[in-house]
Amino acid sequence: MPTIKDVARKAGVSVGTVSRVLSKNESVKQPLKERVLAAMKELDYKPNLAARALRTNSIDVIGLVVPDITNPFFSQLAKNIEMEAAKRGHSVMLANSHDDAEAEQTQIAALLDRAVCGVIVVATSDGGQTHKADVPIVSLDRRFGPYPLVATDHFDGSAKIADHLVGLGHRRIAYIAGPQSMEVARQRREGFVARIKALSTPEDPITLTVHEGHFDYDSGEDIGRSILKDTSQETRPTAIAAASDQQAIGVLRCARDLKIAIPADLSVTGFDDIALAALVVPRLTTLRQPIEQLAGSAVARIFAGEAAADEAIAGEIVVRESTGNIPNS
Amino acid sequence: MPTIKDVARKAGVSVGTVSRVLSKNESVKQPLKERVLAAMKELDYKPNLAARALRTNSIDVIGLVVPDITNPFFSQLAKNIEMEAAKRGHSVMLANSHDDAEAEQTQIAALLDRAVCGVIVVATSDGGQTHKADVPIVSLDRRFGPYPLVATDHFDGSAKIADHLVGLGHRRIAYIAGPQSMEVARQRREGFVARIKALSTPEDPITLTVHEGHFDYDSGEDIGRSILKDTSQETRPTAIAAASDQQAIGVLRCARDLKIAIPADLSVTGFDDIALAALVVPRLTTLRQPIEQLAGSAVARIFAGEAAADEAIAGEIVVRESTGNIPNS
DNA sequence: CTGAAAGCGCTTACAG
DNA sequence: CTGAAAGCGCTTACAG
Repeated sequence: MPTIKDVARKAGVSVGTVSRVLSKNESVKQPLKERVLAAMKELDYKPNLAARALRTNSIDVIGLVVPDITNPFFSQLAKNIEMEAAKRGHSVMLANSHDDAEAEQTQIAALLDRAVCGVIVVATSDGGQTHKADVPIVSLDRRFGPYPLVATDHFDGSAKIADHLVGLGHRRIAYIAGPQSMEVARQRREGFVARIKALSTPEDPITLTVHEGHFDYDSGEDIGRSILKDTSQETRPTAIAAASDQQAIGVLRCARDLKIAIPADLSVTGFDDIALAALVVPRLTTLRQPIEQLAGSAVARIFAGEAAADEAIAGEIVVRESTGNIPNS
Repeated sequence: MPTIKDVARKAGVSVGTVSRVLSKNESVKQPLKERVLAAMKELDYKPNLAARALRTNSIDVIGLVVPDITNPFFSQLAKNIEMEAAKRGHSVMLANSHDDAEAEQTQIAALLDRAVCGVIVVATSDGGQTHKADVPIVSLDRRFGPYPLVATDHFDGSAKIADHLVGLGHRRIAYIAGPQSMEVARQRREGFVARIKALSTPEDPITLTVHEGHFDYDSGEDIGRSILKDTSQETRPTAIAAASDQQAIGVLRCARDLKIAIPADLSVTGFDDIALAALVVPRLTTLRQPIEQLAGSAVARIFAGEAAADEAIAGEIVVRESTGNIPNS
């Protein structure tokens, strides 16, 4: 492997000059610059990144720690972060915390040891220690320690779902919430409840029941079943809004078991817009999280280098087949 | 950040000695060693990895390039590779090739530039250039260039599926293959066809039709529809084996549309055992790829440091609800 | 077994 | 605008 010295010799300049054309910003005069560039090309020179890292104490690598890369939402995030990073010539180092706060600490520390230029963490849970790092750390999707959070505007997203359902004529609605120990679950619920309250009037009241569960399929199926065991069309909810697509898909399953037609007899909504949402039968109406923007903003913050305020990015409702007008009764 | 020098001073030894206890292998006498260890702990010393990398020209990082981390199979692989690497104190640098051979080249080169200690590549397609690297490169799942391949034994896996179906009494079987330009698709088809041929006898003949498609949902749905448009129970296949779970799930969809009961009227099998396979209704019988072993073997090869032969790891059939005895007729 | 010293390949004040 | 030189924090022959 040729070094900067070889290039300098071949171009007949000093290594300092070569280094300066490498970093572009310095003003090396045109003729010299060209000689250097030519020498680099001829030698097929590639800078030794480790040497550069030693000097500058930072490498063109962004650290990313997610609870589980196998979760489709996180892998989407990872993909977009990797693309954003690549655009700027950076790589990403990936770590899984396996939903374990301790492992999360270890992983972040390991990343920091490697002198990454910043780390993006999707926290295992709300909380998280402070790290003594002189590079930016940003929380994505789920708040981590004292670091600024980039996330979907869950409150607003849920409100959009509420608008959609009420607009369709639904007046008896059930909401399946996520675990209220999680900030995101609380925000989604609060956004939904608040909008329903605002829309409900004495002349045209809306009945809302809230059921807390986990974010997964089974939880949706179980809670859905308990909601739908009321077989009276007169009193049973005409719409179920779930705090996650997985829950909503669980509801779809149990509705099928119960021979309840969707959306004819019941409207169902999710939240996230995972890939499966568009594949399931019927296709799920949901709120799409703005993954590209989330990734873009998180990466931008790493490059901005300085802490900034939290950012809530609005999602978009995508209306598919699982919602429809209130059943005639 | 304290450096090795600070530790040396505090322990009253030379930096060489500190370095030697750091690398463990050298024989530093017990009393000295303890003083050094104590000094390191007291100072909360952490080695500067960039400096080490500069000297040794390699870092404790494995490069991984996948076509698309969003693909559940690849994300499973990534997760397991990351875990294996972590066990040995290594991190992984992740890159997506976006199914583009050129991007793949670029990504591998970038990883190599970063002096990773090896790279694992899940190729975009068969083919792939040779890289001039002095670290191990191994192909995983899909063959990349001249590098040794670690993959599921697709041939054997398909044969297991064939055994299962024939054992259930099926004698009219359709096979949906993947694109025959891909080695894995060919192996799966060949394994299936060969076993069926071996099992078919003049007294008890098996009819097999093969249909080539892509590996995705839509392809499965389309081909399934064309197979099942023959509505005669007498001549229509009683089982469809697909070369991927996605195809099989597509078949499930179209069977539902066509009001064909599974497994009462038709058995369906997939290949891969993606998470969705266990979620779909009815749950899919499929061949589970040995992801942990694949990841483990790939990582082990990086550490072994030397090229080795290809390795085919046997998968395991997982029987669920989508297969059953041949319909009585 | 331990120390002194060279050197990995860069970047960056400091001169000129 | 360019060069000479110091130094980033390690590792590793080389002596002793």
